[in-house]
Amino acid sequence: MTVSPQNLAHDAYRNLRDAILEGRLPPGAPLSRRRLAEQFGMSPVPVGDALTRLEAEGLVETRARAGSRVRIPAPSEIAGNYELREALETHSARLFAETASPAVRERLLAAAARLDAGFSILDRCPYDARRHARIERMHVAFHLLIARATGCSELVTAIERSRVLLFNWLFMLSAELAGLPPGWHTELAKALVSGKPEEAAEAMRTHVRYRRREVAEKLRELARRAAKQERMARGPQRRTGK
Amino acid sequence: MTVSPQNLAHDAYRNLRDAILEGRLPPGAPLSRRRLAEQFGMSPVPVGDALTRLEAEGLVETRARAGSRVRIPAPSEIAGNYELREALETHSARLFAETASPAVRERLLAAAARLDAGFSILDRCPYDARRHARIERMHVAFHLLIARATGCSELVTAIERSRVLLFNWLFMLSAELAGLPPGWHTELAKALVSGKPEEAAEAMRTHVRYRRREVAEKLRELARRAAKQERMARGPQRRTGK
DNA sequence: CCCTCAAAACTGGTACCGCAGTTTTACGTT
DNA sequence: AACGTAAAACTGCGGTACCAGTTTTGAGGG
Repeated sequence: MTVSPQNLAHDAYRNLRDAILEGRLPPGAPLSRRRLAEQFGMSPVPVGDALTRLEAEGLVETRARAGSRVRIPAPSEIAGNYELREALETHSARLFAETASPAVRERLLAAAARLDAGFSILDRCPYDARRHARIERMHVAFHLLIARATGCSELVTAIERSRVLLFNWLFMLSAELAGLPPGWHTELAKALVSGKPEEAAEAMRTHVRYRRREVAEKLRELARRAAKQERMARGPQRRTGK
Repeated sequence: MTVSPQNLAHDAYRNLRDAILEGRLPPGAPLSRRRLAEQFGMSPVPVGDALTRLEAEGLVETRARAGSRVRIPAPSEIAGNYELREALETHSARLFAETASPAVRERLLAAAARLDAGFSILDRCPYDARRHARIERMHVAFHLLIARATGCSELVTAIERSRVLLFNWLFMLSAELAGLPPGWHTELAKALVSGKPEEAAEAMRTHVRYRRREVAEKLRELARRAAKQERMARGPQRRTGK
């Protein structure tokens, strides 16, 4: 689809969003309207519009007359977002178990198998950002396949939004998160396809919480390291900047 | 709160949002940047910024160079939003039952009693928009009290947002919705306070679904009436088919 | 060498203006 | 009166300029 140039603000929005989600603009990265405008070949106005939108979505934060930047979340916010995900995805799983057609159930099993294969490859090879991003897209697609099968588009977008935030915020951790148990998604898919709604929801709850615990540990570790670096950097350094 | 005049765009945002939520700008109402700018005593720029934000939140829709208006949702969107509410509030209830302190549990029971008293008054008196709005605020406060007790602010804002949309969209129906069973919220509160997490979640599910069914019926009725009116108005019209 | 503080270099916020679409109006034809 | 159509009115979009803050810089005093 080369169809989409609705307007400049929309282009800027998409560009910035993609850049943030791909980690090219990590949390804390400065977002100067004028600089971005020059880079995109437009005036600062549509860039500002895009930033307003991204701010409403929680990806960007702006301090009046002191600059915008990619939002840096507190660890508690990440935990809260996992809580949100648990609420949304368990409900999604419940609806899936209640209403999904046989064809969709088949597709879910197939997608789970592919996804698990991808994760196992990820496990055996050294870290590669490109490959990692590709698998992560598969992962998102897997969960959205469940959500879409419920026929409730509001649920889909809510899950997507919550995932977007988590993925962006966890980009820094993604390289060092441990692998998943073999057959992790296949097991989930089986519960969704063949189980009762209650069982499907509980399987999804377990699924979401597994990663959550791991992420929480990593975040604590990261906070410790950051504190230590802060202490060390107090002494000698002067920031010369880009 | 007369405290927060951060900037003009923020003022415009608050003004418009309040006007929409109070029904002064009903779904479909035109929102001209220039007209609103004059009304607010500012230039069209901050108004546009406010509209961008409201659009991101789903309250406003904009057709390029053809005007913005308060968003008119399809019935399916309202149904989808109830699905979202079910996901969020059942989880909220579950967390409440797991973690709420005794003091908060007491407060919830008290709030439920007050709320039920309010609804019973609403039932016995003729419709009054002001009184109705006051009770509705109490209702929102009751549900947010549950959410806040979970300690997860992300859950609170998600519920708030979902409620905002529903309340706005259902404003047209609110006058003619039937009353609730006596002790409706007290019963829910009891389940949350004394029940197991599973029971709390199920009680909330029943609670959300009850109103949902009623609203769905009203919406079907409304759609029938709208279709009839449309047929009658078809005569002198032409089809340009954008 | 470190600290102080004012000036310079940036920042987002807003006004004003013109552009290119869309919608409404109004007029001329049948 | 009913239709088609052209013009007028109005719309959101975007560019440029300016303002009032914030942050960074850099020179001078200790």
